[in-house]
Amino acid sequence: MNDSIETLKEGRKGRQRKAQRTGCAVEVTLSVIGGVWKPVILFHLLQGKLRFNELCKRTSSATPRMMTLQLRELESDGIISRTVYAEVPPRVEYELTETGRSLEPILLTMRDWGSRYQSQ
Amino acid sequence: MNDSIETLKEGRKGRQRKAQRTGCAVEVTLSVIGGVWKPVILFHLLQGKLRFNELCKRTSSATPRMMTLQLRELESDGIISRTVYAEVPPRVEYELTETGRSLEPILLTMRDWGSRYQSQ
DNA sequence: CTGGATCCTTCTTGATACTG
DNA sequence: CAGTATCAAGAAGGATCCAG
Repeated sequence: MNDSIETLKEGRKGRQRKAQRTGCAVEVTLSVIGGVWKPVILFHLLQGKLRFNELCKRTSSATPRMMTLQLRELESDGIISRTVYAEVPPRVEYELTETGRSLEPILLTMRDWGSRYQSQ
Repeated sequence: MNDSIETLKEGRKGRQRKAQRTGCAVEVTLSVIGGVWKPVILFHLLQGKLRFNELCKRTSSATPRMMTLQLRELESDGIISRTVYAEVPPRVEYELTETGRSLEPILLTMRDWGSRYQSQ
């Protein structure tokens, strides 16, 4: 009927695909923030820019490897920006872009729903 | 720092865990609707009850196996209800529960964001 | 500190065939 | 129709070591 899930799955790593001849825009959103890590990362970035290690700690102690992979994808989707400071020791800060901040309603709604669900 | 992602991951199949001593309720939500299939399934169910095969077709031609797995998890989380009609041929209908319908804001916001993102 | 590169194990998913 | 069972392939994730 459509190939949007294929697009979606490839989107989780094989980026750059457009297709989406589906009518279900939900799948588009999932292709960008889908997965278990990204929404959490983005949620923490709502508070402001954060450094790499800080993000690792806040995201349930994600391993550097996973964090790097997720951040790269988010960056290539234009959701976050990456700023490298030429210092010693190195410092890299991640920040939401304009597009990234537009996800705020989704993330906040998810947080609120989670709170309510948790307390039954 | 916390084990919420562990909880979250187990939540994707090993259900029944509470823990969540994190402050990030987003992870709670993700433990329920996380993954690539569930939000799409739920989105389609917003329109009303649907039969098994109908759901398969609408969710990017998901295989029966995947659909069964996802539906079972959603059911055990109290998000959807499953009604079996004693007929020939068999008919099973899935429907959002009260809790499930409370996800509507999230799903609609995701759809809207996807539309906007798609058109840049 | 911020990752890149590998290796290796586990989980997830698809394909296929079969049943009530 | 609405699943279930099984097998095999592939992807995802953890651990570890190394580098600018």
